Amino acid sequence: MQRPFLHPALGEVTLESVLYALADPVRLAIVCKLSSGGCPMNCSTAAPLSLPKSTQSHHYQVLREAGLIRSERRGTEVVNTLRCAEINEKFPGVIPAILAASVAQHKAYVD
Amino acid sequence: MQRPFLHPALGEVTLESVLYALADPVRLAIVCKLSSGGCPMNCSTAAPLSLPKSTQSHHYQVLREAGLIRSERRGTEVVNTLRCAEINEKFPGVIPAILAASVAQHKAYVD
DNA sequence: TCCATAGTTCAAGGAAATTGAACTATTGAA
DNA sequence: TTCAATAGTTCAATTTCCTTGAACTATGGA
Repeated sequence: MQRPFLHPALGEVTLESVLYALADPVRLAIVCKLSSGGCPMNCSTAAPLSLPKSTQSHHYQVLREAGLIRSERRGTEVVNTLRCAEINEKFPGVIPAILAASVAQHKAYVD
Repeated sequence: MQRPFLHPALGEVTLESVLYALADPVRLAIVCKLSSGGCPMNCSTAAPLSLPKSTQSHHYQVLREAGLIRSERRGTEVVNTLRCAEINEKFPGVIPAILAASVAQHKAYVD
C-alpha cells in the first residue's frame, strides 16, 4: 500500500493557496479540464500532453494541498475530482468566475 | 527624470498573471487596502508595515506588470490606483469575488 | 511470473523571492 | 542655492522554489 493522499479540511483551505494553485497555466488547465469533463479523471488524462510525469505529479500535489481536488487510488491509476462545490461555499463565486474567465481567454485566443 | 512606469494594455493582461499577482498574501493585502480605501494611495501607505522597501517595490512591480494597478509619480511619492474596472470587463466577476473572499477570510479569522 | 501501466520520490540544476546597502529624485527649509 | 528628509528604485547575494531525468512502487493482465 502506498501512502494515502492527504486532503485539507475545508477550514484549512486558504484563499491564497487556492489562487496560488490556479495561477499556474498547467494547473489551471487541469482544473478546467476536470470541470468541463464532468466526471472524475485520472492524472494523465487531465494533464496537458507531453508534460513529464514527475512534473504532473507535483502539480497534482499542489492542487490537492490547496484543497482544489480530491484524489483516490483506483487500481494503477489515481482518480481526481474537483472540490469546487465545497470551495464555493467558503469563497463564493471565486472558482466559477475564474473558470469562466479561463474559457473566455482561450476563446479570445482562437478568434 | 526617472524611467516611467510601464502598464500593460488590457489586451495583454492574462488571467494567469492576475491570479499569480493576487496569490501572494502581501500583494492581496495591498489590493484589498487600495480597494477599501477608495482613493489613490502611495506605496508605503498601502503596503503592510515593517516590510522592507525593496520588497515593497518588487511587489508593486508585479502588481503593475500584471495589470492590477496603475502607478504615477507625484512629487517624491508614487500614487497607485486599482485597474479593477478594466479587468472586470475582461474577466467579469473575478476580482470582486476574490476581494469579497479575502474580506470574509479575515473576518472569519477574527471571529 | 513477467511485463506494462500509472504515479511517486529523489536529487540536481536553473529560475525566482527576499532583503540590506547604495543610489536617485523631489520637496521644503534655512 | 545648498542641505536634509522623504519616498522609492536598483543591485547583488542568499535562500527558496520549480522542473525534470532517473530510479522506484504498486496494481492488473497475459
